[in-house]
Formats: sequence, C-alpha cells, structure tokens
Amino acid sequence: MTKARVTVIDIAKAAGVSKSTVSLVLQGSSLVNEGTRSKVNAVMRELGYVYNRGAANLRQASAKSRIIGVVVNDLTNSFFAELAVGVDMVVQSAGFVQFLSNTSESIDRQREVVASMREHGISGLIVSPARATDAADFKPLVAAGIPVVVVVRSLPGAKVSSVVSDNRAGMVSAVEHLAELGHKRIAFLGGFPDTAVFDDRLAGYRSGIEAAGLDYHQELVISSAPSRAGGVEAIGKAIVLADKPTAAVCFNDAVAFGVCDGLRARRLEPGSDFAVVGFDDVIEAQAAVPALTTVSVDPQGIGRRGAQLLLKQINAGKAEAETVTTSVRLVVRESCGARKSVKIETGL
Amino acid sequence: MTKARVTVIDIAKAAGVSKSTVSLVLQGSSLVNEGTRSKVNAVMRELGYVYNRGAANLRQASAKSRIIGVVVNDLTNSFFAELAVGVDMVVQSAGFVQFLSNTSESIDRQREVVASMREHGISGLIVSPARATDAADFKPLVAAGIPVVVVVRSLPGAKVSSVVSDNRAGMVSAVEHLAELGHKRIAFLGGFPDTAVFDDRLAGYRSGIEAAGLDYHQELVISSAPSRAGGVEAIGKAIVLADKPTAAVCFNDAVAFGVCDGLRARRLEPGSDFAVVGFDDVIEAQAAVPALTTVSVDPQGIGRRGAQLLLKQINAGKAEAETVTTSVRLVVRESCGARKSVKIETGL
DNA sequence: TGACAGAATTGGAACGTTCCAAATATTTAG
DNA sequence: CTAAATATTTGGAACGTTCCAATTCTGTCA
Repeated sequence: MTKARVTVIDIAKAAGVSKSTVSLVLQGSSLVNEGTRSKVNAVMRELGYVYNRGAANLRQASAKSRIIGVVVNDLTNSFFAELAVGVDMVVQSAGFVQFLSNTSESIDRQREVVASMREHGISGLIVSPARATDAADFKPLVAAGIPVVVVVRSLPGAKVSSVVSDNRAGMVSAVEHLAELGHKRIAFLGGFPDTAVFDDRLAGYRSGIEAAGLDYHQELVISSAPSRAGGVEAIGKAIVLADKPTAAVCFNDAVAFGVCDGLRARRLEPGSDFAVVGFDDVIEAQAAVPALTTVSVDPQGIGRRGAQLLLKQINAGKAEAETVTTSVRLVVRESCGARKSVKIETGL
Repeated sequence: MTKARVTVIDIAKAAGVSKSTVSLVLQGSSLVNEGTRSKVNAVMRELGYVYNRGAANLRQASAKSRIIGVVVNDLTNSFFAELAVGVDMVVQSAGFVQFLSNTSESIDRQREVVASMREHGISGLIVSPARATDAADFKPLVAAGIPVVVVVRSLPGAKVSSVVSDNRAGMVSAVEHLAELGHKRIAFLGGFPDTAVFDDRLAGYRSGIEAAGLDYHQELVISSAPSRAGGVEAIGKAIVLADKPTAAVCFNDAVAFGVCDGLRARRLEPGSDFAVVGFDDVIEAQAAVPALTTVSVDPQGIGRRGAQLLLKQINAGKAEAETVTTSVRLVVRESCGARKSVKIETGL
C-alpha cells in the first residue's frame, strides 16, 4: 500500500528536528533532551517507522546486527530442536535474536546458508556441521572476526571453539553397565567410521571393554548408517556371527531403535533376550517399548553452553578457540534388561 | 585479522575495471564481456570478497533479500520442526534461504523476532502465531508489501493467507470411528476455548456426535491446557461424572498422552478400559504404549503448501489473501481399542 | 574513409543510516 | 550581566551497492 518507506529524515521533518537527533534517539543516547526524545518517539510510532538495519550496518564499521546464526544438520531430529531451544534461551536474554537454518546434512546447502547469514552480518555462528564438512570452510568467517562455535560434532583441525558431549565417558559407562549385568560379548553397532563422534564413542567402547576385563573383538564392531535402517542392518550382521553377542551398545538412539526392530523381526525381545543401549536420549527413548536404556546428553545444555561461549567471544572481540565437553549420564530403563517393563509390573 | 573489508571498488581496482562493471558481474548481467567476467570473478575469489547485502538492499527499492522468515510457537514440538522442514524444501528449491525463529508462545518474543526479520528485509513470512496473537499484529507487514502466510492456527480477522488442517473433518472421523466401535458416551477433552483451532475441533466433535445419532452433552466437553498435564487434569474431571464417558477424543496428542497417564493412575488401561483418540499424529504417537490412535495432519505438507502460497504471492507482487485447508486422516492404532497391542499379537 | 550500430564499459548520483566536528542553547559561576 | 561551562542539536561526509545516462570500443557497410 504505502509507497515510499518512512526514513529517519521523514521523522526529522515531521518532528521538527534534524536527522542526527532522530538517529541519537534511535540509539538511546543520553545526549538528547527528554522532551525531544518522546516527541520523536511519538512521531515514529505515528508514521510507522521501521529501522533499516542494512543502512545502519553500512555505516557502522563493526556490523553489530545482534543476530546469532544457528545452523543444524537435521532439524527433524528432536535432539537438534532441543539444542536450538537451549541456544535461544541464553541468546535471547542477552538481547540477541536467533536465526536458525537446517542443512539436512547437505554440505552445499550448508555453504549457501552460512554465506547468506554472513551477508546479513550475523554477530556470531553456532553450527552443528553437516557430515564431511571441511574444517577450512569456516576459516573465512573467523578471519573476518565473526566468532564461530561448533557443537555436537567436532571439526578437527578447525581453529574454532567447540562444545561436544563426553562421548567417551558415556560409552564407558554404557559398557560397564552391561558388563555388570553379566554380559561377556558386547557389540558396538552403527555409525559411520569417518566421523570424530564415531571415533570418540568407539574409543569409549574399547576403554569400557578393557576396564571390565573383557577382550576386544574386532568383529563385534559393526558400522552402518546412523539411522533406524542402519540399526536393522547392523544387528542383522551381528546375529549371524559364529560367537553371537548377547548385548550391544549403539552409536545412537536411532540405531538402537533399529536394532530393536531387527531383533523383533527374528522373534527376539529386546531387553529380555538381548540387551540394547542407545546414545543421546532422544525424546522418544522413554516412551518406546521397551523404554530405551541410553546415555543422556542434554542437548539444551549443549546449546546453552555453546551460546554462552559465543557471547563471550562476541563481547571479548577476539575469539580464543576453546573446547568444552559437557558431561553425560547413563539412564537405565528397560532395553538393557535391568528392569522389567512397567506395564508388566503394574498390570494385572 | 583482515582489517578492512573488501568492496567492489577494491575488486574493480585489482581487476582494472570500474565498480559498475563489477556490479554487473555480480548480477550476472549479459552485458559484460565473457573475458572480463571471468577475470573479475577470479579477483573476487582471490581477495575473498563478500557481498554486502545491506548496501545492495539500500539501493534497490524493493528489498529482494531472498530470505523467507519462519516463526513458530514451539520448536520442541516435533510437529513444528517437521513443518519447518516442509517449508524449507520448497523455499530452497526456489533459491531462497529460510531463517527460523521460535517464540515459545511468547507474544513479546514474537514481536521482537518479527521486527528483527523485517529490519533485515525478509521477502516473506510464514508464521504459526503464538497464543493470543492479535490479528492486527501483522497488518504493518502486509501494508509494507511483505506477504504473510499464517499456518496451523488461523488468525480470524487478519487479512492474510492461511494454511490450516481440516480440524473439523478430522474430529468428525475420530468421533465416528469411536461410535462405530460401540461407544455411546464420548468426551471431548483438553484445549483452551479461546482459540480458533479449539472452536473448529469442537465443531467437528458436535457434528460427529450428531452424525452418529448420539446426544450432545455439555458436561462431556472439558477444556484444559493443551498439554500432557492438561490431559491428566481433564480425564480426572471426566471420570468423576455421574454418567461416565467410555471414550474420549482429545484436543491434541499431548492431551491424549496425559489422558492415558491419568487413566493408568486410576488402574484403567487405555485402549481396553477406555478408548482415547488424539489429534496431530506427533512422532511419539506410534511408539507410545499403547500406540495412539490419532488424526494425522502431515505438518510437512502444511509447510510445503504454506511456502508455495507465499512464493506465489512474492512473485505476483500483490498478496491476495487466500485460505487453504489441508486434508487429514484418522490413523487407527491401539489406544481406541480397535486393535490389540502388536506386542500381544506377535508375542508368545 | 566516415558514419553508424551494437557491445562493453564507466562516472556520478542515489539509498538510509551513523559519526564527527562544529554550532547553538541553556546554565552556572563570578 | 558576562564568560565559561555544559547540554543539546545539527549539517555534511562517509558506508558499499545499484542504476542511469553517457561514453568508449569494435566492427560493418557504403
């Protein structure tokens, strides 16, 4: 409808002051007289003025957009939605606004999205990188003085801060728990071997096996896509081994669900016939049947820590690369066989 | 590190052409000679040039940022994550980038993020409004020629396009299904009465009751917060009625889960002792015990439709307010008592 | 060769803001 | 009442881009 947009000059004219004064008001400067300020504000409201951030950033050397970019690799995974909410909490109370984008694991899309955010002058970036992201991809950002914090998946070689969960310790406790339940042959199922997270979790598995006084067997490590389908595939391979495992720690919860599916397809009941432990503690884990024993990683917490780190760097002006690992904890439910199903317990 | 940012003038100087030519290259104009073009591109890559969208938008009357803003009211609800993914699919293939923000049902936060998006010159906005959003809130946007599409929750009175699921028809089929199973007293549980969605679903409930030849009883409609806790509360009230219901359709799946919790707390098993039907078909619905019978609304589909509508309006230049309702379908699982638990069926 | 068309290039002048130095108004002190 | 100090306001000049009108190249044709 309205043809031309309302500028600071229009406001100035209407309020009978200069554009400089209006600008001062805009920035909440203490230089301007209280009466003038309220008059200007009134006129702005009346004319429906919208601040043109682009023009402002143009002039201001250090583009202070008050926008935090968040890029995740899979929004349909509630883990990342939770993470984004965690980021939002701290970002919001610091007076920033969060813009979130999803890459669906596409490196190309990630490049586009990050470029777009950069063009819009974000103050900082929190990213859970798509698979096989090149560590150098974020070099230009940090070179331009835009702080970057990598979360969930670390990016070895990149000189950026990162917040990752303690994958190693989580796997150790999962394996130890299964060992305590009497399992001797424990498999490690799922995940792509080319990722840092996989390496960490596998390392935790090995430590756990050793700590329990068991032997490490190469054939018990079966990688696959980190998805439900991948879990089905992995358990399929595990079950035909000469010396079958009786339990498995899985790369993540999705794989664990797939493993349960695969077991059922073979008339085996997860929990009682074969112990399954997941990793992540996604929201579905507790509602599933059997409820999934898994390593809980608190995605919101990661988001909050990441955001705090980022804000610190934004305020400091200079970005000291820093790595923080957040603690995890094993939550024991039914799929490991330690507890009977609640349904059976309370049912008639 | 690098002090000054690289501008088109730097590029021009380094490439031995004028800034105008560089600008032409940037826009992919056919006017510029092929040789010049590649040389300029090479220099840009070499100097690490980043396009300054702000400056460009400043000059271009119609701010073509190629950004679609998406605002949702609850990102932790996987329903909205799915919706965002649906939007992203179509927005992406049209060469746009999506920026997502979460309001957590806060009207103030919604105002902030929408304002922020506007300042950054989004090309269009898709919003699932926070509860109690004023229809007038989006007036300035459309007045400024920025198309707005409201999804999921309609905003009566606002002159904007909207995409909502067929709440009425969904409820009708839910009630009819329960009636076919022989239920005579069917309750409607949960939801806040002051919302358009509530009205639609309640209207569907009434039609369904009538269509089944049953009587409508005021006391069987029990509102509550549309959450798990609200469901517990609602079933608590329903169960103490003189003439108890034997089945319930719920405002949404969260309420339905709460109703199941409440039933169990009273030693009643959802499915066999009391039939419950949800609405939305959130991801947890099929993994729950018992698996939830519910009305599936395909959030991705809503997202896609909404995005298509928005893009149409962006391209058309003018926004004809238009309403589309997407179809829904009842998916019958266990909680309505129509089917036995899969576990029992296939188990020994 | 000169004129002419078309292709390719190019200097400003915007766009809406902030910043600076300088101007003006208002107090305060003497 | 005046000078000095303080509080407030104000014209440009940027910022990095696009657009327009104008200019400079290339050939081409008579």
